[in-house]
Amino acid sequence: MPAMKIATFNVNSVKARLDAVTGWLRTASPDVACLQELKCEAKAFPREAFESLGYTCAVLGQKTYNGVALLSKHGIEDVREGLPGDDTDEQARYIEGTIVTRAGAVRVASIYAPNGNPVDSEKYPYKLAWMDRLIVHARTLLRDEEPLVLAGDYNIIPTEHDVWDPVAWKDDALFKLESRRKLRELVNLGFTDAFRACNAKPHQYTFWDYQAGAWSKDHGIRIDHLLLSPQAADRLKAAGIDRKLRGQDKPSDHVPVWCELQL
DNA sequence: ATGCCGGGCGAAGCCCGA
Repeated sequence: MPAMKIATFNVNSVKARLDAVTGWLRTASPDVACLQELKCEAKAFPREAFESLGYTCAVLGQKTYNGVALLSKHGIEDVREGLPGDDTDEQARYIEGTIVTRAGAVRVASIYAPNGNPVDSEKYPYKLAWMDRLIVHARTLLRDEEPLVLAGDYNIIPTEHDVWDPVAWKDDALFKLESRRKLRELVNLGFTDAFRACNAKPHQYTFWDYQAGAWSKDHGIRIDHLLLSPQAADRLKAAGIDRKLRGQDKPSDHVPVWCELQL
């Protein structure tokens, strides 16, 4: 029975991070990599660097900001670009496709949910409304009753065990109860947090700020998640965080999170 | 410490991220 490894990685500029990302792909060798914060248009995406490693790319790009991609060692079919529910939303934060293998198919989304800070700006209601749209769309996807992985940077800390200092973060858009309720509402549709299903240990982070020595002090937060539909969760074998990338030269402020499904 | 770093843009200094 073949395993499929699916990873998510907010790269914070795919051009600035090209060596880091290709190096990680060579060693971690995921079947599917969901990338976020490309910070480039689709036509400027360094497609050849990934194709030479055996990956097919589906890209929703945007100049300077946002940008998401799916890389796959298998074919990508039925690609959907953009999150439904608001035709006026220009931000490139969502791409979804079906990964087809001989052993079976998995629907995978690469998600870059809005940050939402500062909370007294229009960014916070945009974040909450975006999560509402994701919940509506996820409900539709679940009706297929097939393996589905919603992977990405959710910009939401699920619990107090996922942040180095819950008190310092309590009024932040990433940890406010209103934000956490949105993530919980999504999960409660029937999703499984792949990392948490495999790892009970608290304070396992996926992001450390570049500033204030956050990495050296382990002042991190867990905001990158792989949410599995019941049909995907039944096939979950392992999950983890590739923490060591944060200590390498010119790192992203996020690190990859991955899971393995037994198809 | 709602920006200390780091990236984009574009060629200095501002906008943005979490």
